[in-house]
Amino acid sequence: MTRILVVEDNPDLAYGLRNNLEIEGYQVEVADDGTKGLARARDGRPDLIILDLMLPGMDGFRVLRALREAGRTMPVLILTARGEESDKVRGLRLGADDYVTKPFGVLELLARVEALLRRAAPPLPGKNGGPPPERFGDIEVIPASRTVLRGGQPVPLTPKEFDLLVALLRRRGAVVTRLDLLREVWGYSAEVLSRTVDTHVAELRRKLETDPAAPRHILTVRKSGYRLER
Amino acid sequence: MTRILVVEDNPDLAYGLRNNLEIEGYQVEVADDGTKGLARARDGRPDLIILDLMLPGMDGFRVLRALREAGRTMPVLILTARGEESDKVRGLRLGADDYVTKPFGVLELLARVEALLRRAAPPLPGKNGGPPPERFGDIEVIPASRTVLRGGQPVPLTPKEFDLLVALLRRRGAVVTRLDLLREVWGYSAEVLSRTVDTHVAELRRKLETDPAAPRHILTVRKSGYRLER
DNA sequence: CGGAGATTGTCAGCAAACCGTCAGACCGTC
DNA sequence: GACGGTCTGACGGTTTGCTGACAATCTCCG
Repeated sequence: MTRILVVEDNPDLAYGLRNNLEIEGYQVEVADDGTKGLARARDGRPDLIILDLMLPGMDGFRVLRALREAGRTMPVLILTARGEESDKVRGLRLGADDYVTKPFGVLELLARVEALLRRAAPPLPGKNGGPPPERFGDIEVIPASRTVLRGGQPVPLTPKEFDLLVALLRRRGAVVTRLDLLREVWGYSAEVLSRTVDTHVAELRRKLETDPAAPRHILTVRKSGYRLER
Repeated sequence: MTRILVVEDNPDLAYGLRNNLEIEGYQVEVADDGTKGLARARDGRPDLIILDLMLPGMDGFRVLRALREAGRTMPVLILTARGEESDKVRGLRLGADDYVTKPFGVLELLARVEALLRRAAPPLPGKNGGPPPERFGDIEVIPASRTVLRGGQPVPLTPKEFDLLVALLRRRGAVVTRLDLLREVWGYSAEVLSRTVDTHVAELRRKLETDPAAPRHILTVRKSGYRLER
């Protein structure tokens, strides 16, 4: 079981991360300040750490430095509101492995987590190329190359469209609310409202459905959200 | 299985080296100070040693000298922050086989490791010419000689361009982020930012694509990175 | 059955993000 | 000092995303 430590003081964000990571099959622990985070990272030796920079008490930079000085080498993904270049360089120099700025989509974060773990994992028997392609109808979705094939032919999707499709695909068969989609694709603390999600769903249908007016895969669930069926 | 000993006290760097070497199929051991490094080199008899000069306790020069005095002849690749000529000469005099200064690209290091091992390996009858040439479109990439042919004609690439091409080639079909490319080609603690990667990609396209404005092999994946297709 | 209100679909225009390109600076080498 | 290689910042074109208004559709209830 892969263990991930989330060092994040914002309870909503921590909660959301925990949920999504657990859905992906990771074992998650949360620390809500820098000191606790450092202690758990040192003693618990998680496989990966998601580290907020802005923390009460001991900030993320100091946690990271102390961790590296303690000889811990697990990958660290830095999370921050500030997207400033200097911070980025500083973080990466201190030995962070990746850097994500808020607002970020859960899917993006999950993809990065997976990439880091894959790189850190010892080359076990049988090579692993990340998540396998998913299929529904005559559609094939290949996450590694961010490609979608329809009847074998590539379909050009914009980044948002692709992320949205993956978000629906992750919970294929279940209803995904607009709020969920906003969180996963658009990111926490994102303030997009109005018809944004619907517009992108419409675009997906136009590109993927045989008859966009009578969709067979990307279905509307009135008063709730959307649902993707095979 | 080829075994490599990494003597490096910086945990991040050691971690990165281990990963990349293991991905290449080497068996890697790490020692984090000079004394341990010497012991393991003497007793473990690895096939190759990557040796940092700046080490706690016993520095790299002394490790190297002690090792050679003990009659060990495996290739040693010296790794250091300082690129000073005097150090270089001194290291090579002491019996180092190659010398790499930080920051360095992973690909460069891997190439040097491979070169050293090939040179050190007895010319056995078995097939072995390093990695085989890779092809896509009418392009042929021959890592052994760092040569690229287009329609049978050699294409002059600069070192960075070649490394970039190889980095893309290593994950052909998958999206490679700019950050990944920076890490692999430009090296750890890389401070290159802004449009650097893009510029080199553009140059590659100009040299390899039939229509650089509408590339067929080196594709842009918006918001993500680049992808190489056959 | 029909209509009002709620909900979702559609569209086009605007603003921002993103990438390609370029010229120039820098640096080491010949 | 010329030269090739590399990096950077600025600029501009293009794509993408967001929004709000309006149309279409559905649900519920009279």
